Amino acid sequence: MPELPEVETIANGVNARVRGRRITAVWTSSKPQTFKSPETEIASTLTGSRIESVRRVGKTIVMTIRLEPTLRSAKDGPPRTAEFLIHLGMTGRLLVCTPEMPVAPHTHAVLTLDDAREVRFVDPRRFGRLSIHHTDAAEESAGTITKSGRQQKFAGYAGPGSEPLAISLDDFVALFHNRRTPIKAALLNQSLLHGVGNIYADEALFRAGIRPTRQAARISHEELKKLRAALVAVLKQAIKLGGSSVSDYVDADGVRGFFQLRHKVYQRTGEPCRACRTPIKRMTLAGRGTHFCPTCQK
DNA sequence: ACTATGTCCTGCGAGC
DNA sequence: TGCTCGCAGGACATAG
Repeated sequence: MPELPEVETIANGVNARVRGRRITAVWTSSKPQTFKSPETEIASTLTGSRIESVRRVGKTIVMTIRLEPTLRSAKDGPPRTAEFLIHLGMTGRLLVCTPEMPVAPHTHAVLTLDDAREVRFVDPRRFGRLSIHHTDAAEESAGTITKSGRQQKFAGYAGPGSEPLAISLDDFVALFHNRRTPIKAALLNQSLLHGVGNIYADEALFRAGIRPTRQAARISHEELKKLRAALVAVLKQAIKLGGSSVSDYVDADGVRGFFQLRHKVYQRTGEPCRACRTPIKRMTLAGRGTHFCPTCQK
């Protein structure tokens, strides 16, 4: 399932391949749940626009596009850009293809580029979502929340959470203050941290030596320090290896990642712990399969 | 304000 | 061998 490292890999790959290209045509399937914005809006906004950049925010791929001049409204200042948001859900793929490549089943959107290549969104399980985010001043300022007296800013689509690769230790520790939920559930909560999913939550907790069931508020400062370091390390290493291909994840060129070979607990139920040989245990926590070493994780 | 649980969706693998 | 059935999970809705 695409989490931060997988989404980062895909966004970087797509960016390198299509940045600067113009979108000449847009096709969408008619699977309504895939489209958070109306299909007609997505098609009309993207058609004729130029791709400025593709990047990752949390688990979302953000394609910034410069709008076709004819679509700009003359009166209240031209909206220069918009953002095409692609959330891959469980099984979503974003592929840069040449036109002769066969169109995969469950293809829900195809953006044709001015050099005839295509950006295709494929998603068998349809947990993915496509939408247009209009970047106007009103929405920029709307992303303000008050939390324990402090104000925090965030982009309208990004939500209130922090990027795990950018957050300071103090802010990281503060996320779990007074939180009675299990630490793993807190790690998965996107309004606390962006981009951590089931694989990297399990892997980071193993590397930090912390049981996934421990109540977040009861984890010591020292352990949280270890957890942050473990999370950063595991995410960075996974990005370096092109992500984890556990179900059907592939990058923008359809190439699999390699981090699954480095998993220490995820989907290793019954196999010996790489540190102490104790069989890895599996349980359900927060509705998710959860893997841990009963010896190494306290 | 938090927290927990159900729902969506299809492919795949376990089990008979 | 061929079939059925349960499981996989990110985000959101809803309930407590």
